Amino acid sequence: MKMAPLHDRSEVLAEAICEEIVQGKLGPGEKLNEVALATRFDVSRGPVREALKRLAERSLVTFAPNAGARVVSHTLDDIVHLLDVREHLEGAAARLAASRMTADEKADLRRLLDTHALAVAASQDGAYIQHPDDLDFHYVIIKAAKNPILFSILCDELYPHLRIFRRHHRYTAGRGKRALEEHRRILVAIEEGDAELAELLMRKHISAARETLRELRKPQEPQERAV
Amino acid sequence: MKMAPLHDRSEVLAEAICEEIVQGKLGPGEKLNEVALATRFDVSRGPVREALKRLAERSLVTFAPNAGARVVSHTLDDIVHLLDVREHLEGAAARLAASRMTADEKADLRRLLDTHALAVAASQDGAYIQHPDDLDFHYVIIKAAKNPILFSILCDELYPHLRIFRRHHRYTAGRGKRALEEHRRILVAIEEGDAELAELLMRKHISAARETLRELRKPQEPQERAV
DNA sequence: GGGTTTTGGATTGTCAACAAAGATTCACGA
DNA sequence: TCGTGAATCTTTGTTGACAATCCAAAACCC
Repeated sequence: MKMAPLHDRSEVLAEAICEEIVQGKLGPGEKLNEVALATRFDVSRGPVREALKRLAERSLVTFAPNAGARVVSHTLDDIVHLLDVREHLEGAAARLAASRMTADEKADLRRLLDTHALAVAASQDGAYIQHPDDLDFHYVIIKAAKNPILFSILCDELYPHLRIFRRHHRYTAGRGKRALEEHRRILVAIEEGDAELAELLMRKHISAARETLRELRKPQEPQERAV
Repeated sequence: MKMAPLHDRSEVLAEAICEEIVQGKLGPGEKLNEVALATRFDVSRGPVREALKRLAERSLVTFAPNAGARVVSHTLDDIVHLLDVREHLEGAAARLAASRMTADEKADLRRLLDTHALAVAASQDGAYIQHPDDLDFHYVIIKAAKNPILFSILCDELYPHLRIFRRHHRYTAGRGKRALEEHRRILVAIEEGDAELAELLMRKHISAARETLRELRKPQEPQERAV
């Protein structure tokens, strides 16, 4: 397939713009002016357009005819759909990781989780989810699955949307310690090489996150998220 | 997210080129000359480049620095990885479809399967897989899952690769009648609204296809697929 | 004659300019 | 005062042209 490390200019640009979107420098629905981006990155409009088309293919920006590109804006339903997909894909990752991780990789993952435990203990409100470290745990497992397609879909396509949403709708029903405990159990299953159980636990883990999010849909009305 | 029906020129171009790749008019590894494509589609190089960048984002073409774009070329391992992902995603689709399909949709699916049964009976060698109708069954289920992200990943991203591979490595270990029977069982599970079973059967169905493919990896050497 | 260098052609990556469509502003009138 | 419409201004979509790079064939040397 391909794995060329960012030799293409439009690819670098796309990555940079994506990063700004994820970090919130470019808010949901915000207009993406081509000349502005071009001058800011010190290139012409050509490469910028190519980068924006790339991002459009990842659904990170949307094009309106003769109105250019805007940053994507998510509804709660979008994210519920996304978590439905993520549940199954990360289940796949956990399953594969359980049967493919080396002893060293397992040790690394355990150490990572230990540092997370300290971090959670340190923070009084037990905030864990939405911390970059939360995604780290999942990231390591996905990488350990050693499936480039799976990695690409989860980390390159889905995660940016999740991070955008987290940033702009500080969700996370404070289920910090709970999440950590679930991670712990997943780790054990992986360490024991129990692929079936690892998948099951991972799915329940993400499913739980989705359901807490889904709860938010009932009380508050359709979403007041504007353009 | 977005669902604008192909108003963008580069999107139309990308779709057209994708179609030619899937249909084999553009073979794996083939060079994609920008001016040639531009003159052929009667546009300038700009939109063509944008379309190619889009396709690169879908891994349908690969860019080499200063050497332009080539049609993707798959190894057998690539497709095994892809089927690993597909197993889980179509499992998700079957699960969701089982709980979301309407009575009408179920009736349509049953009718579709009946026509497939006739087609398989008609062909002496029982060829079914690799027939476009095979994907139709899956396509209907995926659409019935009513999850746009799931649909996009499966139908827009993954299926083209599968179809390319099928065309150029006429695989399919002639498991036609078997596949049809598996489809039948999935249908029943969906009709009964048994989401759990539907997912399980779908996963086994795709898993079986993957394993027959994996068998091919042992006897013949690394793959003689040239550039 | 075989291998190497060089030269020419072709192709990519990038840019600046043009036309069309959209958005904005300002004047005008009810 | 508020809505309406025309004119300007901005931005997009597209095109053609330029420099740099790569590929191939011819010329050259040993």
